Amino acid sequence: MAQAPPADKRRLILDAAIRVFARQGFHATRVSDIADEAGVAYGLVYHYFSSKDEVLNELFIERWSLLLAAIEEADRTGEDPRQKLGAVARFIFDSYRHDPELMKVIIVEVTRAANSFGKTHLEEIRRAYESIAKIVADGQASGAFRGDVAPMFASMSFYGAIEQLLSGWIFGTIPASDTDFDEARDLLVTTICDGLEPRG
Amino acid sequence: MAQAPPADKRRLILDAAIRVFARQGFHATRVSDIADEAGVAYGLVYHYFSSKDEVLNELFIERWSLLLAAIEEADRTGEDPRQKLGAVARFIFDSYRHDPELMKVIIVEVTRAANSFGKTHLEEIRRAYESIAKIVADGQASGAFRGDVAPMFASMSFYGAIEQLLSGWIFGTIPASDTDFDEARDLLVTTICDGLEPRG
DNA sequence: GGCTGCCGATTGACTGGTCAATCAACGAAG
DNA sequence: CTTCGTTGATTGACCAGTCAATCGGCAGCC
Repeated sequence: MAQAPPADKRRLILDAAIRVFARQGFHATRVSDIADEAGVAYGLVYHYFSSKDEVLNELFIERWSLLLAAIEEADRTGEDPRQKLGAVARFIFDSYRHDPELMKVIIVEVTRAANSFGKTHLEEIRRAYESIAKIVADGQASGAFRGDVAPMFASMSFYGAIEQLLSGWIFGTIPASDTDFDEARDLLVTTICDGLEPRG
Repeated sequence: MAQAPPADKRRLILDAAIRVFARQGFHATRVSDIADEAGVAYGLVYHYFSSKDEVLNELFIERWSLLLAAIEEADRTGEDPRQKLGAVARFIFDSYRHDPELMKVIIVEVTRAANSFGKTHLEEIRRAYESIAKIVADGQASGAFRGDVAPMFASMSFYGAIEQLLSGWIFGTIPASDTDFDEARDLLVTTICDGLEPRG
């Protein structure tokens, strides 16, 4: 019944899709590639998903909702804006460390593909920018950040910088090591927050 | 007819391609769309270009070499790192202002599409990052910038922030106005350079 | 236990449509 | 008559999505 985990094929297909999308990119993967990778018949993919697009949709929504939640959480529990932004960055970097293939797919095929796939999700993506902007705005209101930077600009610069670093690792532009990892995150947050401090 | 300027069909096709790629994205445009937009027969595209890919290649290389030159130029003529980075940012922002469609194509289809098309040009793209990193490294050597940030990190964060802002305008995440434009560039450079200053 | 009928899960051959690339032909200029 | 820019119909490959057929578990019944 619903209890016994009957080797959840649906999940199997999603996980296979992550691997194949990460390896070949969404456009270059055939539905049969996903099925093969999952060790499942071609048609079964269509039993669980209405289209190839929907597979990617599902992967994105699943992950992005976690990010949105993490930002809200950081905003709620952080003590100052610097700490809040640090928590946001940590979540994103950790997501990459935990499942680089999934993050690669999300970034390359959705977040940075605003022309094709990202278009469908522009709203959710913008929501993340806006939540980060809110953290910045609150920081300005409390005097922790200078007031002459539009929060949305700061937010997008912040997120853009993070994503660019991740892309650097993903595509080998930057060599990756675990030390670099935490250190990079720290430097990024420090540098940007310093830049956002009131002019002295 | 109108032979005076030899009605350069090749250029005509390239310019048409910019418009169509910007409107529909590379994958969604058929070669016939380019031909139609250029008011030219389908086959002529293949007279001037060996493939659809090559059209995009040409557009990218044409523009990216200008960027590389502009960075070198900024490095050579700028007085301090802040001014140099400002000149780099100005060139990129001005490129967008001057031909938003071309920049949209370059960013969306090449620069941020490292999985598909960008792969071919990873080397040229990296070269830009490295030139910017050199500016940062020199700034550190002269004491203008703090020394504990890897130049490549700073470079990619800087470029990533710029590209994210441009993407925001391109896709309407951020409302665009000409004032915002120069101001945004200025704030971005200021904020990041402040963040890169030696800790005081 | 053994039998039957049902239903959702699973299979993969097949179809319909799309599109990049080819190529034979045309006509204007020299 | 040759050259070459130009034309657009045709070809050939590819692939998403369909669907008819099969499998397997289980409920009810004897």
